Amino acid sequence: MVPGGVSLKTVERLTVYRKVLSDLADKGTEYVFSHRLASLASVTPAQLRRDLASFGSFGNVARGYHVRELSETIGRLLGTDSVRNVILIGVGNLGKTLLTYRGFEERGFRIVAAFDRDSEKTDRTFAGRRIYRIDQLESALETLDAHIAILACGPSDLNELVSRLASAGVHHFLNFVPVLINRTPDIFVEDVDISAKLEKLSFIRTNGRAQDEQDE
Amino acid sequence: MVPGGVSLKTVERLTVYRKVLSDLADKGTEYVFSHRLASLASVTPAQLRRDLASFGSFGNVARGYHVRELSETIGRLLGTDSVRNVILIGVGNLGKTLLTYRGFEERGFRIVAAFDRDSEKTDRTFAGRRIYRIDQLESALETLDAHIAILACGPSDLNELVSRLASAGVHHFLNFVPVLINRTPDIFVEDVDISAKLEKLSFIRTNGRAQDEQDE
DNA sequence: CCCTGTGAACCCCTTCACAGCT
DNA sequence: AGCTGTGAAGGGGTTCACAGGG
Repeated sequence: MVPGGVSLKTVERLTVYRKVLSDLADKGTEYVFSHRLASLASVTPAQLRRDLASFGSFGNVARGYHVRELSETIGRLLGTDSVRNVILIGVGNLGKTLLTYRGFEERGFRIVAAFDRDSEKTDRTFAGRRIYRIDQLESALETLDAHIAILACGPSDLNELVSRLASAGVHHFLNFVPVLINRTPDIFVEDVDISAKLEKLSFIRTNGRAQDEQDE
Repeated sequence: MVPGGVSLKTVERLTVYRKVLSDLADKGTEYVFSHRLASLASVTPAQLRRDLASFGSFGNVARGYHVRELSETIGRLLGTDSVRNVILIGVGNLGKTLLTYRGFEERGFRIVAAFDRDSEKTDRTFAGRRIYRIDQLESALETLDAHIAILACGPSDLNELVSRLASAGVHHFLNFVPVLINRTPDIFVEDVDISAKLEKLSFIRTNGRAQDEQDE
């Protein structure tokens, strides 16, 4: 739960609704009913209505929900109505892939700088972004206005690095490194564990078919 | 829920326990109590015991859990005690990164082949794996014994492709493409939506600090 | 009529707390 | 004493079903 009284599960679904809505807007749809929106987002109509209602009343009984308006409202709730600056730690294969990924911009995120330990890679630019040495972290952050970091580096001393980032004002992490980060009250980590997801699929396959939910 | 009566949440945590256990085994630890194991996995001791107990009784009252034995048991449950073959769809930046990622092998997965639409990329090998043309899908799959696909291709006609894969015996998907796949009873999709996770972090940052859980 | 928003029921998952054992 | 495994309680999230309204 977040102070506003909204569960994180609702927030996760909000991101799905927003994507579906922006697709609908691209197709020129103006209004949509909860049935259709829910079906596109793979949830039940009741759940969709409840999720939205936890933020206020956006629906119109006669026409349903106004696509563009609702999309913008959700954008405001998620804080992606203006662009959010993000930094990248680690410019290996994965880091480079993330730097060239165009999907971030259209969802409101911009990688503004990257950092690496390896001095072979630093002090130059890649895909238009400056790559700093890791020891320039604090000084570079002063001018960057970035508060989310993507961790795509090696596993060694990761927790130490996270503490350093937290001290420098970065408290939110998208973590690709297969290391469990020590949870403290002032840091927020979203893990991306691809192998774990494969293991989950493998379990489902091994233990017969599950007819039901596919959460996330 | 899966037929065995085990919730998918439990399965997700199982993958964490297995990783922690294998790290402990590498350090030579022989036995571990639920307290320590739970702390390393960021769950409560009660939850850990309940999760394990839903598969049987593995603990020893005097010494706790036998690290190597439990790790192997979980591996069997997840179906990763023997290597699982996986295919990759799409050999762009992301696809290439995945092909060179060493983390899969040590968790029991092997990408055995890749497919791409672009004939510039096909009919050669990359990182030791053959890249097939997408229209060779059915014939190649006959000899591959692969039942999980990683989707890292472009978004166009993705649902059609998924149906084709399902017909060819691949029903489990790890999806990196920002497109919602139509859920049918015989396919199982795990989405990796990086932007969605960033949006979630952005929400947490925007709406004050949440002291509590960090699920996944 | 068929929509939205919502109290209330329901259900699943987590946590508590203790019996049984070493 | 301190551990595991588990019945029972508790809490959160989802679904039901309907009031209210165009």
